[in-house]
Amino acid sequence: MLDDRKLAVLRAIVEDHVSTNEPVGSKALVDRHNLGVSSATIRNDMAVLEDEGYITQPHTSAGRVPTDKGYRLFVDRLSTIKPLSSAERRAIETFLGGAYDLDDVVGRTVRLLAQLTRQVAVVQYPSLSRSTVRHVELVPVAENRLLLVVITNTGRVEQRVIDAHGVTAEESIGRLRTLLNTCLDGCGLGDVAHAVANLPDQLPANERPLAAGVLSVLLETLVDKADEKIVFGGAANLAHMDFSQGLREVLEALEEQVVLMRLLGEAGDSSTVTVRIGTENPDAGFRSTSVVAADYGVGDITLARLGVLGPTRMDYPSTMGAVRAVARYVGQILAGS
Amino acid sequence: MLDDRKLAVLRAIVEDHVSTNEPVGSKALVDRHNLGVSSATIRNDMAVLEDEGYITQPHTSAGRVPTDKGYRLFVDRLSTIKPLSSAERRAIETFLGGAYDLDDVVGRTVRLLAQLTRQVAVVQYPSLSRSTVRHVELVPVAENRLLLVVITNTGRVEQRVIDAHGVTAEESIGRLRTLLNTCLDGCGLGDVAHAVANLPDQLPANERPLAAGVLSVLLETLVDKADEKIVFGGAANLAHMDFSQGLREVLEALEEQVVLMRLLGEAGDSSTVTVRIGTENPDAGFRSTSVVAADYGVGDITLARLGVLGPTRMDYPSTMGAVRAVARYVGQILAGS
DNA sequence: CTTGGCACTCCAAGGTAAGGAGTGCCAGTA
DNA sequence: TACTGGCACTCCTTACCTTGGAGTGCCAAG
Repeated sequence: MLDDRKLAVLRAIVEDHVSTNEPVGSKALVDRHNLGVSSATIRNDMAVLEDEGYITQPHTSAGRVPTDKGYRLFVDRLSTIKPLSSAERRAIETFLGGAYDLDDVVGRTVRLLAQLTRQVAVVQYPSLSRSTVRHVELVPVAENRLLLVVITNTGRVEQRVIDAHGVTAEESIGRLRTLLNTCLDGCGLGDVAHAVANLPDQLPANERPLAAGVLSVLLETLVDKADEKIVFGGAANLAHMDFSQGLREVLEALEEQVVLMRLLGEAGDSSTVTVRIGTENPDAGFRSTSVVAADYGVGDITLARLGVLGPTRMDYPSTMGAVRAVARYVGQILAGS
Repeated sequence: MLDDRKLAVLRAIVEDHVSTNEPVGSKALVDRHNLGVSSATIRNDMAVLEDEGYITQPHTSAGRVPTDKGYRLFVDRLSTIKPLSSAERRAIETFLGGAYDLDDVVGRTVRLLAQLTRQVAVVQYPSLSRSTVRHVELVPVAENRLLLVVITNTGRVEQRVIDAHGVTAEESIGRLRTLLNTCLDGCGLGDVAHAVANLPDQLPANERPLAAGVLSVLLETLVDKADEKIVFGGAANLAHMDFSQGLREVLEALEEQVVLMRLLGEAGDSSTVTVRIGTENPDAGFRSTSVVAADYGVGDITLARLGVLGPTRMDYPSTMGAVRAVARYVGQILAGS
């Protein structure tokens, strides 16, 4: 159906439209790319491409613009991921290398991705469900209140205030703390419920209400927040994307954790870069944006995802390169700390 | 210079302009407010107000718009803070009441303020320099790495990865942990440097490098991050404010912690609501925005600030009411946890 | 000091015209 | 069969002009 030249034409249309942000016509096309044929021939090809749904014209007698289907074909078959320049690689390395805790790593990653791609960056915190418990701490913070702190192997720290159920003796708290740590050390967070199942039995009766309270909060925290933590940055870049409608809607959606999660998509089917184009996105409101995302992790273990949100009209090869590179470096950084 | 009627005219102009977002003319003024005089008289008053610099006209033969100076006079002398409705109060209470840790309190506060005022909300985390140490934890997280966690009385948790300097014996780490906690428990964060000054002397010589390393990171963390943590929300509300120029600039600035800090201003001269109008702001780029801010804290102790950013053309009485109310409730919530 | 009247200014909105980029189609050619 | 040049046509974009209306400043009179 589509011979090589037609594919070349589609590629040229995508590239030109991305760089000029205007519908591209047959004449401009032959001028800028040496296709070896005349504009009339190109016009015929374009008519076919339009029939097949890869391009469209905003109005009669205007140039053509790629459709979502056209971008999809471009990404799948007509382009390759563009590696970053070595200067960019060095920049990433030094910038991320300076981080000193998980919040800092994530914060820097967001800014880095946003700056590198000039788009909106989204980074998910390492998923709790794939982490293991490193340490549990129980600290009295006020009359009748305890602070429960869970530290994971990825450096993530979860905290929560708990009612002390009247048990305030340092000794009791210490006992519970020790018990928690023996039960949970190195335990996968998905297995916590199982690991602590009969923990209260090992305590004196009067301390069991406290233990039960702590455990219920613990489980609740791990379930509630399992994948919830996610941040974005580079919203300023939304301004220079010309959103025909609803910059407001996009900004609103970005502030909803749930929407962000859905946007990044499920942690990867494969270890490569994922692209979701326009209407392929689950949420209405993102119908005119694309998401380029990738998993990151240490070694074989996938920890979470990160990605970039931009207009469908984006430079996919470069964006995919940046996302892939940053995902790799983040993994390295996390492995090293 | 300005008699009562001229002040009433200024007040009317501000109110009308805020609600209509258009220059207000003498005729519209006498129609909507019963000032008891004719439009010609109002015109004379307006001419005087313009000479004095309280109002201005976008172009000859258009209505008048308040200047920064005009808004300033309005805020200082022509309006009173408008209390929230009891429904709004209840909403705040239930919404903030559901929070379970400090991150959650701050997050909810930001969303609440943004929604209540339909503007951009900014909330600073409780200042470290005014907090006291509740607990220090030292946990091995990897070969040769320690995680230092500091928990303050306001529920804030700071964490940082540290090089273990070759000392990995659980016993040594335990000793250092205990020592840190005895030295620092209840200690104001400003006094930490003093409190730990001769701590290494109480340890065996071979553990002193570790102690020194931990202490330097500890001090660095407390100094670096002392007042740094600050978040904003409700950026979507920027969309419906008509920014003549530079929505991009504003968004960029909002993502810079330092700028946000400067924007909120110094923690309060007085315990009331502060208003910074247009050019009164230190940063260029915020020349057409106003900031309404207030301190919050528990009891007499000011912990930090929160506030709202919007166009100079804003409903000051309501905004000030919302900011004041939220600041008070946040204080109460923090006191209770 | 206030008021009605009046001439003037200038923006905003709507309509028209010119220019131009791009298309589809067709007949001719290799 | 595939490609090409030519041509008429479409329709957006931009600029320009016109008109209507809101608002002002000034003045003379109450």
